[in-house]
Amino acid sequence: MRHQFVKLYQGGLAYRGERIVNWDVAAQTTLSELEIDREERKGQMSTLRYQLADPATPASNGEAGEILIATVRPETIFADQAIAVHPDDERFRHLIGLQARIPLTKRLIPIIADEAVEMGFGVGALKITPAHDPTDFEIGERHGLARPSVIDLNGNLTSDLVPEAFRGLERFAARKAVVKALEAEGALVEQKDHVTAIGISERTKVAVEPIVSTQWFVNMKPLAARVLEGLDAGDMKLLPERYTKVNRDWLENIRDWNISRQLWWGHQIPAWYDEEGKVYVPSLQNPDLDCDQDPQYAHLTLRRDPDVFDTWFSSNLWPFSTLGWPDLASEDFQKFYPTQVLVTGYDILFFWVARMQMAGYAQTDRAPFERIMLHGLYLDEKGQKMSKSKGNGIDPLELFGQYGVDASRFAFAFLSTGGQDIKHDPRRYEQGRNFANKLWNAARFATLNFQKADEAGLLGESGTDDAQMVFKRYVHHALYERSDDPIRSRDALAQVKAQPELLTLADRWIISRLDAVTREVSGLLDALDIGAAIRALYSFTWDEFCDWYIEAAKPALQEGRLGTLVTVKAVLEHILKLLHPVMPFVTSELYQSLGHRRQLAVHTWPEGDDSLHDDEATRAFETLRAAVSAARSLKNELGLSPQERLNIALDGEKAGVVLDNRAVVEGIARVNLVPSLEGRTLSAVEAGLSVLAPLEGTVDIADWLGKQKKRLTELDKQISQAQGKLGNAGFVARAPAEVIEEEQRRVQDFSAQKVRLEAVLAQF
RNA sequence: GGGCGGUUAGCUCAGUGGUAGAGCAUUCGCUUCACACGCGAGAGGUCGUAGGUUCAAGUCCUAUACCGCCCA
Repeated sequence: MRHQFVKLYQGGLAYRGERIVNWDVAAQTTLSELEIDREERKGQMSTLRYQLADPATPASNGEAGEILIATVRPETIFADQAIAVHPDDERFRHLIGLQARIPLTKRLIPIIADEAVEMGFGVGALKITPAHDPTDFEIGERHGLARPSVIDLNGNLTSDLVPEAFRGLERFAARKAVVKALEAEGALVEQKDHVTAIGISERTKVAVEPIVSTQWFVNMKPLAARVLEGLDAGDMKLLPERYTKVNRDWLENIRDWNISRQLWWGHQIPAWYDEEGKVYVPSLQNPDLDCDQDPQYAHLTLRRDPDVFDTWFSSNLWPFSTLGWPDLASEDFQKFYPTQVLVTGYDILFFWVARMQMAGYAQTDRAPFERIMLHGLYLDEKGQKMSKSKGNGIDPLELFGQYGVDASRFAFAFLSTGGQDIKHDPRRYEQGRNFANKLWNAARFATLNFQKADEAGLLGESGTDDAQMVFKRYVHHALYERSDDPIRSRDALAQVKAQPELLTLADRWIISRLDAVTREVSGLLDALDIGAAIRALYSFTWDEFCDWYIEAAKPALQEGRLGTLVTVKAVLEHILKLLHPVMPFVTSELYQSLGHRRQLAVHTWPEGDDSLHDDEATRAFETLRAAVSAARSLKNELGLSPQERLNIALDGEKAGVVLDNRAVVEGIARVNLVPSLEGRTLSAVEAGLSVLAPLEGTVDIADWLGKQKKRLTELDKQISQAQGKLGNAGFVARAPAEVIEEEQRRVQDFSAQKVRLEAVLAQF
């Protein structure tokens, strides 16, 4: 911080000067623009009558010999230095350069013209009080006006300019007293309600008082310009991209930064003053040497500035002060700077991010980071910002206690999308908790099956010539804690995939899906889309791995099939690795329970492997899923309980695939596949497949027929829609070939379904 | 005044120009040998409104209404 300040000061970018600053009368300190909230408050706008020096002057916005001005702060009239009008305002043109008298004290002030005056505001003319308003301060600077103050640091009226009756009055009490006096004198023309945006101290909630004071500032324009160049050059990318404009706009309209604070805590400013008030700051060569210890100043009596730095003046050093700066040759700095990604909420884009950008270039001549990911704010259940004063905060520790840390992390991640704010929703934590539980139970299922296989002697190590020994060891490893894996799960997958005779269709399917999901998740994380990544993992783990794969694997596991044991272990371990960043605790625990001692966090991240791809298995398994769903649906229709077995028959061109894997379908859906059925049948019609069931049990035929007719209408609609597209010359000419083929496929598929459905309905 | 985001199922929200999705809630069935924090089968949206672009729009463009945020 010292180095930063010295470098800025010696480079002419930090300076001490008299400026208008925001004063917090409660905290007794200055505030930066960012520490102030704007609030709309009801107040009064007063129109005041100022007498012109020459009573014969023609009328402008009032009677002859007077000018009316509008103000929301009548108590500051004693510090007035001018009346300002817009140079183009016809009403006042003849008054520019003349003089008017402040009411009550009758002091003369000039009438000036300045573009900053809004012609439409109030009565067109404003009193200019440079010491008590930032805009007035600027106008005063342009016109060389003095800036006497009439309000002290406690917010009370003070100064010889103020009539004795008002001296010492608190600013808001003074306002009332002055208005009363103005009214008595006939200087108050009118007072009407007016809503003004006023500055409120974020911390003390007190109205900020603009005062003129000598403070330390940083000249921001050159620093901001360097960042803008960097943004142009693409040194830093913001995510979401729309914040780039916000970032730029702020930098382009930046004002000098008041960095000195009158607080007891904080880093004291390394500046000293001699008895004449001259400033001494350490040299660039030896920034750590206090000036009052510096032999070259031994002849002087130096006093250190009691003020401290604004807290962000240290925070902005974070990207490099953590890496060895100011030693730019340090190992950490060389290796890690610029950092790859900064993750933070968009609400501190100006406070922190922009200042790190400026400090980065100023101190290291480089951008501090490559990517800036701005996430949304976590809001309460009603969508309001959490704040101490509102008392609507949510204690994360309570949530952790209630749902678990992993469940909470899951909730944050699942809800995060593109920098959108997040509304608190306990249901998302329940979802996370349930998911952790699901994962736990899936792992338990796996371990139980490994144990069963071991007990059945399937994992025995006798016969070292066994070509499958490596797979046996791989599964066996899950049952005992060892320091290293005999084989990594990614290698196990690749090797077992190379021996298709070991695998079932379900195994090949889940391995192929795992590969696709691994790539998808890696890509999403690279793009910093954590929400999409966790959503993909959630649905893969629950809907595909647990609901379909584990169920489909049960028959093979009953048989003690080695390839399936390997697949279960390897896929589960992969899932644990992919989930680990979001749910570190449960995944670590489960990973260790599978025989690993090494921390999951230090494992390599799973990568895609083309050899795991299996489109044929994917398509075939989709057919099995359709068959199972259709069979279950029929059982529901027939009012059968899940454990009652139903005889079903198949129809359609994909029936063969189902028959090849009949154990899976019969096991999951609890049905018996029979070659054909006697008598009338119900059917569930799917793409390429119909599942037929005998008409028995408690089925409501009318209800079923109604549904099927609706389905038939739906099929007709789909067919005619697709045919309509194919009959459209524009579509055929311009749509991509895949899309056209897809429509053709749909026509065929729906037509085939229609034929099969009609055949079944013909029985009734 | 300027800028940004949002508006999709009852609720909270995803959605990449090509057949609208999730969790919860809801209806029906199930203690099926990992899990009732569970399993299965359902029901439920003309994607704020009005135009436009396109073979094709929840998605792109314009306007507009409402909600919210930032800056002045």
